[in-house]
Amino acid sequence: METRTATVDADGTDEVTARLADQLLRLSRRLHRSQRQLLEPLGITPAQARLLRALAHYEQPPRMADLAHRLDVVPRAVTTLVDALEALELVRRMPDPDNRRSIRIELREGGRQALLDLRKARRTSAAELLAPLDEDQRGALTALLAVLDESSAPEPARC
Amino acid sequence: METRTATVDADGTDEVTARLADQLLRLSRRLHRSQRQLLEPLGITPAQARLLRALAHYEQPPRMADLAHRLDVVPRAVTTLVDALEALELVRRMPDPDNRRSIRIELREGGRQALLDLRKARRTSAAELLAPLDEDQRGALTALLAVLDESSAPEPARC
DNA sequence: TATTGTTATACTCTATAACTATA
DNA sequence: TATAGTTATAGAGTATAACAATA
Repeated sequence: METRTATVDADGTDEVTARLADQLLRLSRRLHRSQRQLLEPLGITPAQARLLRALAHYEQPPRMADLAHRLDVVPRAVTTLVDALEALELVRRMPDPDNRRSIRIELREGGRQALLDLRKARRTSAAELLAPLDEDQRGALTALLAVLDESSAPEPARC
Repeated sequence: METRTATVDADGTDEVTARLADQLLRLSRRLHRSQRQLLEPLGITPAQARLLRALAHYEQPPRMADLAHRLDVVPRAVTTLVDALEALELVRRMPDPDNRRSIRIELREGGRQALLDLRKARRTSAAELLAPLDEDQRGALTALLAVLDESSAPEPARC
């Protein structure tokens, strides 16, 4: 039993954080794989699905830079994703009337439909992963992760 | 064998799980990036670091298949990682005396040293990510994630 | 000069499938 | 035939850097 009162300066407690890192990465790998498999029949990848979901959160069609910021990736990464989604006719690039440098990304009808299928697949994979937790535990986990998320949240993200 | 007690069938609770999925993926992305940056000066990638850490948990040098199982990837993925680590002289492929089909992966002296640096970098990135949580919260999070981990744990993982 | 998005390029991680060599 | 690891190949995801167009 380590009788430590310090938090992050001693090795003992650091082990907790290191372990957390491992756990998070392992879980995310499983989640990612599960999602990929469930999304495959829909013809879209997890990252594309993520962009699609992000898109649904905006009142106004966002710019590429908005999406990059929100998805926490570099703008270049968004280009590829939008390319794919546009080819699938799920989204559309629209010129920004106010700023000709900008492009607004619009959700098309097919995109909305895809989102419905998506959510179903998403729930399936998440539910599968989280099956071992009861409702209270899920709530607790969400709350804890929310703290971490908020600490880096680019925007409040109205749902 | 569907003996569920009304946890995953209603939409309301599903939203929680879906959100959890998002949170996990976002966190893992941040963690991954942070690790990559911290590991860069050491010349190894996150996946290589992970293999190295896994290696340290074995009493006997494990086989490729053992590592694949433990890391939860296909054997082919391990090949590439071991290739890189071997080139860095951090690990060594050794013939298995009992089974000539098998290869044992041995941690070399440089590997042990790298592990020390690794752990330091790891703690830094994890501590950074988890800074918003106090000690109790970290404990709670670890416990929750442990439940999820165990539900899929390939081996008990003697530390 | 700063911003917005893109082209060009490269690398990590991981997967499937087919092959080799054992067993 | 089944197992252990590999070669071969592919694709998702993301990054940096250089560039064009616009502000």
